[in-house]
Amino acid sequence: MTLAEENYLKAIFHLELETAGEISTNAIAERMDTKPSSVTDMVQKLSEKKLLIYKRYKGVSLTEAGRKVAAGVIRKHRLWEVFLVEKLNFHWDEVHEIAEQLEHIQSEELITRLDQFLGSPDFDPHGDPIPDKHGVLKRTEKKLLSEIEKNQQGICVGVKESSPEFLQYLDKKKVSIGTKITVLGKEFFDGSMIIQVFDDQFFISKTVAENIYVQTI
Amino acid sequence: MTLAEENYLKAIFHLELETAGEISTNAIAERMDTKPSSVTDMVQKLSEKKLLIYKRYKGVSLTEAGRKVAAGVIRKHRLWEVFLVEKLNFHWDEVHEIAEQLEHIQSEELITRLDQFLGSPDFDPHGDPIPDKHGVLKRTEKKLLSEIEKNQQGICVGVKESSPEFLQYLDKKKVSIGTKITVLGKEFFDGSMIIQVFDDQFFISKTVAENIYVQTI
DNA sequence: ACATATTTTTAGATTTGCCTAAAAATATAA
DNA sequence: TTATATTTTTAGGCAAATCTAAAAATATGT
Ligand SMILES: [Mn+2]
Ligand SMILES: [Mn+2]
Ligand SMILES: [Mn+2]
Ligand SMILES: [Mn+2]
Repeated sequence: MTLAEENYLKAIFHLELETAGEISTNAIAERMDTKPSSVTDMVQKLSEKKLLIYKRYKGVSLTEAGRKVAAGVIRKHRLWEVFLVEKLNFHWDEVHEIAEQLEHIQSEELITRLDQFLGSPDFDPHGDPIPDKHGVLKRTEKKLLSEIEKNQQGICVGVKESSPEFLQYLDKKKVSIGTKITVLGKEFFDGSMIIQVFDDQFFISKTVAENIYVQTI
Repeated sequence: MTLAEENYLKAIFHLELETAGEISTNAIAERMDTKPSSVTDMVQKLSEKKLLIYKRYKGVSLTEAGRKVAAGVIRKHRLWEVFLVEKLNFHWDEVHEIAEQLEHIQSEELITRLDQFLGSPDFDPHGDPIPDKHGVLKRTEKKLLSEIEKNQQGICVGVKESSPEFLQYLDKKKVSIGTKITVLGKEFFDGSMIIQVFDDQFFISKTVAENIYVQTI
């Protein structure tokens, strides 16, 4: 597997989780910040390697083999993110770029030992689940903060968007994984909310509420 | 810096330590397991980037900039080897291939923190010195076991060759970094030796003796 | 010194992954 | 349903890093 191939499989894997049905060339190109013609080239190659099913003009879907490769890369990415945060004291908004590189290091044994060293974590620093060694990704019950009603409470268990900018915003508001959030008010008109975090009460936009995952309590 | 460029600079750096004078195209090709014509292409590119001095038919020598890049890559390689052995419990004969990949991860901050996490080690698991953050490599006093005379003693401080095969041979003989070695006999004819390691006395060839570094005591 | 051997460079291809521009297929809308 | 817009593919090229084969420069031995 080359670096480029791994990145394509990973992107398609993520798109399949977010999207119903076949994944279009354009969607992949947008996600990967490249041109549709480049995507066509690559999916033809991956199709020959039996990592995905491709029908001209009809989009692609991963085969079991392709899904496994993708899950393996995501497993590595997330384990390295845990390492960077837990062991090297990086902040959660600093690790993604470095993990993008580390996820391509090839060594079964390395990942086995890294996983052990980290205590076989189930989630990465952004609350995303870590696939097991067979590529199985267990889904947990969680909803978006925007779906929570007034006077209900939730524990933050993850973020949908994990750009440094958004994560730094959450820091400023003292929201991190495990933080209790109480919805004090919800504006019907624009979906904005007043929430309480520890002793602070403040306003958040619908956009923010749609990017925080919670478990209701 | 691309991966290929970094590997060329690293190879030339090592060749300069081992060789007097200019480094030939052929020497680089042999070290890198590639063809001389490929080397010519690459050194022309690196020359344009001012990372080395190249004169047609005359060989190359690193500039200060090139030396710094090379030392940086070697620093990363050796720090990662320490990590793999000290933290992930890899054996010293298993880490080189993985470090060959990890040495190309780009992040100043990562190396700063990794170094800290490891307690700023001075040597890697094979006894090789780790360049500091400015690319300075301090040389320590050491000689080859083959240079030691009969009845003298030395502490193993490193290995010249560090292939898995050789390291596994040393393991079998219970020789590792820090091990005391006593030369009980030395054959003038072929340079072979009888040495004592802990309570064992055994024969070693000149080849073996020429690949173990010791400090006399 | 001169022929021969060796080293090094050049010329021309190849592979991977990407691009732009144009053509072909598909979707949408009057 | 036919024209228009959008999506997707094809055609042709480019840059990086490699290769083989041939030419050029340098080294060596008698
Ligand atoms: Mn990430
Ligand atoms: Mn993550
Ligand atoms: Mn090594
Ligand atoms: Mn080493």
